[in-house]
Amino acid sequence: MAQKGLSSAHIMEEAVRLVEERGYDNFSLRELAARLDVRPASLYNHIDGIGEINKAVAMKAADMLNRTLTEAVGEREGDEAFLDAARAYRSFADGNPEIYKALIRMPASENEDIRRAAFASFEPLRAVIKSYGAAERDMIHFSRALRSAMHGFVELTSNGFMQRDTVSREETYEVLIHGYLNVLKGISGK
Amino acid sequence: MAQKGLSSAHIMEEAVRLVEERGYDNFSLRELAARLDVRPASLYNHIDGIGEINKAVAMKAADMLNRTLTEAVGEREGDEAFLDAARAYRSFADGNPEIYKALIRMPASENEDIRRAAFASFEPLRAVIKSYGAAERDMIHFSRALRSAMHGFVELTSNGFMQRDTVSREETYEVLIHGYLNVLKGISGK
DNA sequence: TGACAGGACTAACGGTGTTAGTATAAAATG
DNA sequence: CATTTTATACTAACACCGTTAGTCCTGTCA
Repeated sequence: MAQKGLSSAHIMEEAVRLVEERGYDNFSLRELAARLDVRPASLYNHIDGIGEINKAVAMKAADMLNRTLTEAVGEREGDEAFLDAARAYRSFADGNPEIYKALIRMPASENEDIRRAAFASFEPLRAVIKSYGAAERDMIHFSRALRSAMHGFVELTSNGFMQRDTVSREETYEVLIHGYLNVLKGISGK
Repeated sequence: MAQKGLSSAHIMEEAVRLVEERGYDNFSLRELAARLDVRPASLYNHIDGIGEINKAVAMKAADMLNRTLTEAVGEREGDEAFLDAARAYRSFADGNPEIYKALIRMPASENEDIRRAAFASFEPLRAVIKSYGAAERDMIHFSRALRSAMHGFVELTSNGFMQRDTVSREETYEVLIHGYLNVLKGISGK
């Protein structure tokens, strides 16, 4: 029994599925191995350890986010492109909460690949922002602030915060992104 | 050996210290027990399990955040109170990252105590916002958006994101909170 | 055909939270 | 004061976790 067609790519693929299914915090190498019909130790012939899997899932998340934003923007520019991309960001994070978590939790601090991928994942939205023509410094501040707000909103709501008031969270998100759109128009001289 | 003066409160106290010291993700009951000079199993005479500890740490975090914001605001109202509170929020999260993490990670979804405590922790800043006199609905949206942005900024930066551009993150945070202040003035008719 | 290398295996280590059962000291009751 | 009860510590064990060392089989290549 010395061949099962196992490969690093195949492992990562199944890992992504397992993370989303069982949750980022409940993911285990043992369960992953079981799914691949293999003993846990056998995984180590193809990967270095669980850290490599976490990184791969995070990279996959960045790629998925990038595609989501790209598709939301399409060939467009302007307000509707901006708003749709912002909605798509939230929709992606809400629809794939565990994969999204994998991206956020992965400490980019010590990992240039992740840093680059995370930066790149936001690029489609950044392009829309750029097209408004604000000064670069303002654009960077704005883009960081927007990303903060969107991520913060997504994480707080998904963790059950912001539900004490009866006011709809969907409405808050709309107000939030329209607010940012106004600011964007402001810093680019309308 | 049937008495060591152990108590639930004492356990939680040491747990808070241990979480901040070793990190939220590296915290373990066994190490906590060792610190208290007790066998792990003995903890179960005073607590239900690690979940109760996580909750207690989160509650403590909410309380600390509340005190921090209260102190930052003081008896004041207006722009400086707003800005200082927003700065204090970030400073608290940056200075106590693991305790802060405990608050955010604790799923408020299934825990009314946490939901209330988290809501209350933000109250000092909410009071400052209220004093600007905007309509309640607008105020709620604004307060949620601000909280999202502050939390998102803190978490993203602490995880090593937003460091691809050379633009200072401190400056971004200042731009961010001044931006929100402008919006706040806008919705309250200056 | 024989050697080699890759990829699977078993067994084990030290870590985690948790439970069951036991002993003992303190507190409560007669 | 003596006895019973209760509280709190203990040991031992279970089931999980990631990971490593050592082994064996099998497909490939000289």
